[in-house]
Amino acid sequence: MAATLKDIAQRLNLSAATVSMILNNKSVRIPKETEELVRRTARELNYHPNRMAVSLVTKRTMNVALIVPDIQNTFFAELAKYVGDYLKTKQYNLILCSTNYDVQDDIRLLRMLRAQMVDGIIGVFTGEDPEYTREIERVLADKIGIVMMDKVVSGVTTPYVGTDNFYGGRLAGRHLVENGHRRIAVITGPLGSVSGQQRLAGCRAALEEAGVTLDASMIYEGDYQYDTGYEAGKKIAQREDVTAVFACNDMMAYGVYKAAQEAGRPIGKELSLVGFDDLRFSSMLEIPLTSVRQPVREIAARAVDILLGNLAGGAGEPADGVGGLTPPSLVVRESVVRLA
Amino acid sequence: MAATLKDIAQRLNLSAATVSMILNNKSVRIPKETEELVRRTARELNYHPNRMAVSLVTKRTMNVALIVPDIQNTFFAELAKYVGDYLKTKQYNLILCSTNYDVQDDIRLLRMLRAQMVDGIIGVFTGEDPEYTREIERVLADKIGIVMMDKVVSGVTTPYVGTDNFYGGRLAGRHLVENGHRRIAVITGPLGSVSGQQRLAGCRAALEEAGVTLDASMIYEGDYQYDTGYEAGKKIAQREDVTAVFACNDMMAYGVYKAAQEAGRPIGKELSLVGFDDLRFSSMLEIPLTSVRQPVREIAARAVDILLGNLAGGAGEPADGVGGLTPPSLVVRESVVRLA
DNA sequence: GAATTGTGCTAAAACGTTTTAGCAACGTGA
DNA sequence: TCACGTTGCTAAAACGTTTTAGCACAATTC
Repeated sequence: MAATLKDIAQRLNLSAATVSMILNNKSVRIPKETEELVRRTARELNYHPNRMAVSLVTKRTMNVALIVPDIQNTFFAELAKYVGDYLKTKQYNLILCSTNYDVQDDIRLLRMLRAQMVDGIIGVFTGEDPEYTREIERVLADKIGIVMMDKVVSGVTTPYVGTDNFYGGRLAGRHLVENGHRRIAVITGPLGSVSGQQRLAGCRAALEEAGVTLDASMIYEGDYQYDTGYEAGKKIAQREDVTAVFACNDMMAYGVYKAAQEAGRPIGKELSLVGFDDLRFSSMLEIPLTSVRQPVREIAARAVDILLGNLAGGAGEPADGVGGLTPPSLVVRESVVRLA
Repeated sequence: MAATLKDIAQRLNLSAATVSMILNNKSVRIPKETEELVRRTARELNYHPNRMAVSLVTKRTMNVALIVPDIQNTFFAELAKYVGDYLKTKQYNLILCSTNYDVQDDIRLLRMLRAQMVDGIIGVFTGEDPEYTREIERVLADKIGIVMMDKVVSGVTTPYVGTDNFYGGRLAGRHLVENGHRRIAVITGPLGSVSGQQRLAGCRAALEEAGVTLDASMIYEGDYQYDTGYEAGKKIAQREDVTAVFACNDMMAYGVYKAAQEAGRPIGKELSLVGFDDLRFSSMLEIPLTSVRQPVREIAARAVDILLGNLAGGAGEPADGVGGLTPPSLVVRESVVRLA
């Protein structure tokens, strides 16, 4: 049904080659008249090049995949949006894949994406797993670029972009300290997650700068999802000594709100809380959440630039290890109470 | 770099045809030994068929595009997730496109997707525009299936799936009435939106069944976003006579929470509130929101089934006009107070 | 021993492009 | 008139598959 190059060529008694070159603005000696004619006919026939055929010969699909653990988490949704928008300006398409925080899913995806349907992959990978390394290396061997985002998988050297988590944690910690808090609990990301550890470390550093030590009993391991925030929140709310909580992401912070309220120590009144991500919802809460805002837009653009840059660079050796960390900022709202 | 059919064939002194047939389980007479050999070699060489080449000859890309107005709205994120998951079980990939509620973007997308890179499109289109009709018809002419979701664009006959909005509105209205409410305000979607009008109509019907009339002063027009909910909420909270609010989506309901609280008439204590969508976040609120739950998962599956069914059916004539409305359900939480 | 059937494969075309090498016709300068 | 350059195009290969038609040989039947 759809018109092909040949259709145009035939109609004008030209060869497909000529038409192709004209339509692709290749610099060849073609008189204006012919060119006009070809363009007009293409428009008339509603011609669109067949992407499959083009890709087959050019070896580029103009597709980029984004792998995120949970598209329902608005942080990743936002990320996806920016990545997609930015990609579009570069004529690339986004193939979005959500994995439900399942490492096996990541690997399965990697495997299937390798089947030459994307030029590059931007991955927010879920965990640490030896299989990652193998699979990622296979993908790289097939000349498909990878940029890791937000989280690092150790053991592979691919460019990485993300937030400066340590700095963000420090921001959170400092804010609490500055408001007079000394007994501060932290709900971390999963133990294996580098980002969570860094946020924790940053917070710890801030406390130490103020002469406060963060002892082990104050640290609760979460998994970045609501439920673990709620559970940790319940335990924390029972500890009379604790006055503030740093949740390593907003989703868990929401759980803390609920737990705190149920325990009769509401956030912003009795207990203080700082989150991380600054999700859209955080400002909508009855007591809006003070949170560390990730520069999502910048990170997205950066990831794309690096990925596409590598692709263009062709050579394929990844821009050595690190794409760079972007510093987050603190958005102060009403969830932290100032102690006398 | 990547191994091709020919590589396998050469290595085993077979023809590409043979290898292809074996790997695709075509029923041909091939002895077990050869088959085993081929499969083993394929695994060893880490063979993956080149999707572009396959698509070029089969005319199927195994990609489906989903167009949504705003991926940051968790309703659409959820939709995307389910569509993607379900598609994956059918070996299809999801290409996600978000348009920022921009009709021109929809049209641009339609145009670009037509370049044979997807087998079908599931679209939550933003508006009404004569250009839609033309563009959609062109897409259909190229044998690319379309299923419209959640919103209808009049004038084209493509299958449609969505929630039974009238029924949902009725559910909300009835719930309020059953809890003794008589003075009920409604915050609608944008005036032009069919879905919003239907939710309102359903609610009105429920009230009338109970002998309550919904007069014009009780109706506030919103746009499905937080801010208009908040604004309407502020006005409503000042009207002493009103005891309950039906917000036509959860996003706006969140605004009402805030407004109500600021006005000293908190939801679930003084004022009652019912939302629509049942976003993930609604159950996380301090006073969890009673909301009409859209059967997102079912809608997603349905859309995919219809799309793929049409594709398989080949003939291409769309399953006449309507794919069907799925009834929503009411999720009762704590935002509605029972009047004496 | 010829005819028939079955087995295990292959050749070749097709899909719709891009790209490289080069050809025919014409014009120009000497 | 010949050599040479320029102009406007084309032929053909290549990309990696799928698919159709059918071939060569072996085994079986009569």
